[in-house]
Formats: sequence, structure tokens, C-alpha cells
Amino acid sequence: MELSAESPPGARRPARQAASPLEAHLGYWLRLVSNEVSRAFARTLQKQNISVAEWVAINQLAAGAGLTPARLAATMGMTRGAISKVLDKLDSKRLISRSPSPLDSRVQLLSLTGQARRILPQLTSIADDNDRHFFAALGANEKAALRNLLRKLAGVHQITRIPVE
Amino acid sequence: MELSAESPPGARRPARQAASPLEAHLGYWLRLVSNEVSRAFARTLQKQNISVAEWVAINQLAAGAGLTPARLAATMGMTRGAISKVLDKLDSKRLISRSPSPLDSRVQLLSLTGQARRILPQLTSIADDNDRHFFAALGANEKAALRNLLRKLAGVHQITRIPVE
DNA sequence: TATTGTTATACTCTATAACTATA
DNA sequence: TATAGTTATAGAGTATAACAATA
Repeated sequence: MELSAESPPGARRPARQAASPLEAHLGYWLRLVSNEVSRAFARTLQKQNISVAEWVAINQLAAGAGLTPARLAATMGMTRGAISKVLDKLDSKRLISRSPSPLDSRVQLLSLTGQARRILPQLTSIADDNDRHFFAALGANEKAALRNLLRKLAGVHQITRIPVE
Repeated sequence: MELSAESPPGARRPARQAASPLEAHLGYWLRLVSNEVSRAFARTLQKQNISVAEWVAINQLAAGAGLTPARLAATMGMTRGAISKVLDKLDSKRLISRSPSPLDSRVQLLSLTGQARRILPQLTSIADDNDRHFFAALGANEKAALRNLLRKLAGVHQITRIPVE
């Protein structure tokens, strides 16, 4: 048995309980490992005074110029209100600039500043190093297998929201 | 128009931008998938008015009686202050009880109430169903492979902190 | 003095919804 | 009316540190 819940109150408790059933779930192991990678990454990134959400936003802007807050919010799975604050932070750090679209002045066009482009390689290095270090224990085949399994799950469940936590 | 954003005014847009390097990282895929599993689980659990942290605490108490707040905090990777609030919530829901240890009255012994033991199977079902549904796309061998890869990483990095987010 | 658990405070992140300005 | 972005408010979650009771 796995749950003492199955023993009625007042019953004698088994000498040694079975391990918690948490570990029976793949989702548990996924979260356990994922949290550690993300935690380490977030901590290192924080030394540069950058949050993970900010880093993702910078990355998206670097990958394709001319994003708008609304599109960025959709990509990152955040509300417009939330993205607005992320952009405020980036703005105050002089890492992005916002300019009204000439076609529709309600719309803002986002772009990275020169400063952001200068620190981007450094931030990318942090991400690369973190990933390399964490998965160094796996061989090339294992890494490929893990990647394929995760991509398969992402594909099946149509997950597109970029993780920012 | 959807978004003039796609073409920055005046700028020649590259024929096709390279994909964001985010996807190059295994940690990215891990987080992407893990977030989805956890999000779905947390949402279903929330319908029972239980947070993930509360669920983990209930599980730990079910697995081995006689835990104390301090030990639970260590297991869950939280501070004593944070665990105190989790226990307050569980207490207010009549799911746990706290009683002073006869050996050291500073110490509290935690135990589940009958009510908690009654709903535990239901909560476990939620976790089981969530896991089963999410990983149904994988065959038995794939699940085993994924589990082994994750356990290997957890072992190498000595990850023990139970994820509660 | 040290330890257990609690509490006060603050901070981060996020969502909801009201608000403005454009369209 | 509808949309883009901002802001006000609130809530969850957590950390830090001060605190009371006990050892």
C-alpha cells in the first residue's frame, strides 16, 4: 500500500511507510530537474540584474525586430499588462526602445538598444554555459533522446508558450 | 493589417531570421514541457481548493507521520516562515493538526486529519490522471527512457528538493 | 545562548479590469 | 465600438529578520 489514508484512524501504523507516491509520476521528475536548471540559470542571470522574463524578451527582440508588446505577450504567454511592466524594466535599463508605429500610432514597435546588443552575447553565454554544465552528465545520444522525447511531448500537446519563470 | 510590426519601417528585413537560440537549449524544452504538466496539474488541483505546496505537504505527511514544520520545510526547500503559512492554510481547512511534542514542547508534531485522509485518494487520482494523460503520447520504452534520463540528472546533481511550484 | 515556530514586512510576479488614446 | 498599451489593485508566493517560548 502506498497511502496510510487507507488505514483507518486508530489502526496500527506500519513499521515503515512506503515512499511517497510523488516519485511515481514522470511529471514529478520533470519538475524536479527543470526547477534546478531554471533556478541555477535565473540565479546567474540575476547577477547581471536581468530576470528570466527580461532575457526571453531580449531574445525574442534579437531574433526578429519589430515586435510589438501585444505580440510579445502572446509569445511569452503573459497578459499585456504583465508585458508592459517587463518592458518598463527593460526601458529603465536602456535595453529596449519603444516607438509608435507610423501606420497605427496605437501600436508600439520594440527594438533593442545598442547596449542590449552589446550584452546579448554575454547573456547567451550564461544560458549556454548553464545548459552545457547541467546536461554534461549525458552523452550525445542521451541528450538527443531527451530532446526528442521533450519535443515529441511539446508537439503532441501543442505547447508554444515560451517559459519565462 | 495584423501588424506592421513585421517589417520595421524603413529597414530592410532579412529574408528569414534564424530561429531564436532559446530552442537550442535542453533546459528550454525541459521547462516548456514541465511548465505545461505543472500548470495543468495546479489548475485541476485548484478546483479542490488545494495548492501544489499544500498537496506536497499532505503527501509527505501521509508518507510518514510525525513530521515537524522544520523537517517539512527542509524537504520542500522552503523556509520555516513559508511552511508556517502553508500549514496555517491546511489547518484552516481542517486537513492537518499540530500538537506539541511530548519530548520538546518547542517542536510540533504534524498529522493529517481524517478529512485529509478521506480526500487524499481523490487528490492522488488527480495527480495520476494528469500524469497519465500528459505522457500518454509516449510508449512504455519512451517513458522508461525519460524517467531514467531525468533520474540520472537528478542523481548527478543531487537534487532532493521536492518541487512545490 | 541556541532552537522551534510564528509573525511583520517587503518584494516579485502575475492577473483582472478600468482607463487613455487612437482607430 | 474595437484595439493597443498603461495603470491600479489585488493576490499568491516567498525571503528576511525580528519575536516569543522553550531548551
